[in-house]
Amino acid sequence: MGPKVTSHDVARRAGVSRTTVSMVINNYSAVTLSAATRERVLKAAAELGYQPNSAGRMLVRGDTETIGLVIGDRRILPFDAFVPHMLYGIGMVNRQHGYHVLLEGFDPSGEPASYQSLVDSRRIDGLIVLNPRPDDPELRALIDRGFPLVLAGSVGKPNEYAVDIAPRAGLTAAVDYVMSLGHRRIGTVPFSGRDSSTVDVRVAGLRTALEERGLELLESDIEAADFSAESGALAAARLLARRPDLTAIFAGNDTIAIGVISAAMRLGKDVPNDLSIVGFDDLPFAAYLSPPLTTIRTDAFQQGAKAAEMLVQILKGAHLEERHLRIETELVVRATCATARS
Amino acid sequence: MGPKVTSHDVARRAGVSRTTVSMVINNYSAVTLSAATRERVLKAAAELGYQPNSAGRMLVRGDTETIGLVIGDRRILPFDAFVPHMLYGIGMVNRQHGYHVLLEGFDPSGEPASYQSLVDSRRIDGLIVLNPRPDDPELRALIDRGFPLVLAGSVGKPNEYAVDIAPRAGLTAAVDYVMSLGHRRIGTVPFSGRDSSTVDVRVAGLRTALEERGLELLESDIEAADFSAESGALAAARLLARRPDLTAIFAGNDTIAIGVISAAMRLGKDVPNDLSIVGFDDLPFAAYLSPPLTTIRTDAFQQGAKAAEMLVQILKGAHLEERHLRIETELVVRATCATARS
DNA sequence: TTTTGTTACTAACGCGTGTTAGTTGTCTAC
DNA sequence: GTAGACAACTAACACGCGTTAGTAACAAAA
Repeated sequence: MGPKVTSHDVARRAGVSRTTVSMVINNYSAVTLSAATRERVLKAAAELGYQPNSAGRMLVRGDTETIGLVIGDRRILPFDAFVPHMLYGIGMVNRQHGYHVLLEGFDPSGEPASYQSLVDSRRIDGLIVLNPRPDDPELRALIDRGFPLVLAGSVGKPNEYAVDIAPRAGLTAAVDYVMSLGHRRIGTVPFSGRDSSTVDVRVAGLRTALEERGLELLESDIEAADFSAESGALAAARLLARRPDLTAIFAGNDTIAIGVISAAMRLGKDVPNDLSIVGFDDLPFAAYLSPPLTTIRTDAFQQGAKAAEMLVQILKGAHLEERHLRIETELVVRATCATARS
Repeated sequence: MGPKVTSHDVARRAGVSRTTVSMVINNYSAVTLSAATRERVLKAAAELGYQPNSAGRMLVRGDTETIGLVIGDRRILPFDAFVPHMLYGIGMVNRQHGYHVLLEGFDPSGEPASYQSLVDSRRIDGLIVLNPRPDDPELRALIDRGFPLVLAGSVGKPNEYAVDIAPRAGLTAAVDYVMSLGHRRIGTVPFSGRDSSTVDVRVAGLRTALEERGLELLESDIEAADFSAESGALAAARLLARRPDLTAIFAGNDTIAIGVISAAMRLGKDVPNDLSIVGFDDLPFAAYLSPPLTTIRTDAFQQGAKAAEMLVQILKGAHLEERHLRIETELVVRATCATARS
């Protein structure tokens, strides 16, 4: 490990004061410096490999150039391939704006992460929360305190900043499509219930779409999974045991859809001829499954990127007229839906 | 945003000096404090919601309680479901030891991330590098400088700390198994070439296993993909166009395997009866694909967790006798391999 | 000559913390 | 009755930085 080099070292080498070094490094404009000194300082800094100490800088400036990223339910990370896309979008945008990303939310206890200490220790300037839980009091308090915070999802507060997925367009298109194939007995395997807001919105959206077309979504039509293919398979097995008459199933996401297809096949049902399946997300692998998955497309990368951009705007002090952004959805027809048998 | 509360505020409220507050907060043992004052300070701190300012603490202590996490090739994040498992393992262990995780490696330019500024700005105490590139000079320099750094993978330096996957056991078992089914013309779709060390090790392992059993792995048997299912499908299509005689294909990972299966089916080949497929990773969804994927199991969570533990040990100043840890692999037989047709 | 202004720089403060060296008061030892 | 030990605390420094207020030199104007 090289010896740590401070602005003092640079100053000595360039034959100027530490103040001058700081001004050169930060392009301080209120004071004029000669081009010669400026160049001398830059040269000395480069030669020594000077990099301003972040702690010193944070202390005096009061910000950290870092945003926190909290994952509401930690289990979602390894099991749902959706998250990495969001991470990617968030990371890209932050990088572009010079922000670092502090990844949190791995509390082994499974408790909702404690944002408070993270915020109060002033380790981050702002926060993005993935899959926020509407009933999380700490989170709601943080929003009310006005801490710069953007939700990827929603907790239903009017003063929240949020980038959410609008499932309506995709769901109504999917319901139209499935019904046009003759299906009338339609069930769903959403992902697990009370933790997250995303769930209820999707189930509610499906229910609305069905009701608008004269169908009901009964409690017996619903069997929740968590995020994994395994849980999707188990939930589908339970659902189909109870309701063998179902001819189409909407899965909560593409990973669950894999499980649902697997369960159907184990029951001797052919997909799509005995059972039609609609996924949600359109992850990159969806087109390559067997059969290729008909699914509702969202854009996780966009959701992450927009959330990050929103947060950056807030941190810059910009006034945002729209506190809520919505990512639209659309139906992608592939091969997991077929004409309903009579 | 609440007013920031400092140790000075706590001191005033408790009627003691700031020094005393600091000592109570940090359980300083070299000086004795009365139980009464200690309690008074703790009470005051709790009432004010005091949380030590991290920048002040970093500055005086010289460490950050943060480790950096760099992803060698950023594209791997959204496309390979392997990474989130590692992230999860890394996050869990770091959390347990009180470390934060700074996620880097999103440079939009696609250039290898610049660790240097991250390290020199003293923003992190240590570093974990995912999918390191053996030809990355900056990385090699950092290792030689003795910066606390653990690779998830390897760059082949004797002084590197690394947690790597040992594909040998799994690959030899898989080759034995596939050959026992009568296959002799075996190809592979590894993931992309020169970027990462993991690749070469896997291809080399496959080659060795084949040669030990009297088979060769020719250049014409190999067609690389990147991380995605799409690229797997494209590569497999190219491979099968050139070598329609192949009866078995080893995929570089499970996601690629999905693409390979898809490509085979589009060519009218039945999996497994016309073409046998072996994946790599055994991601949670592998068992639920159609057909369920025969694959070589690794443990991404373990790899991440071990790497994090190793780094924590190094940061604690512990002497490690083993600089290299290996995650063993094993064959998981499911349904994508069948007896070779004559 | 004095005033005013401009250019090019620097001394010194404060951000909030951990720790060393030191102070004050009380209690024991001979 | 003095010396020494100990308990309980605190003043003051340093960490590395950004920035405000100020200085010195010199030119132009009065």
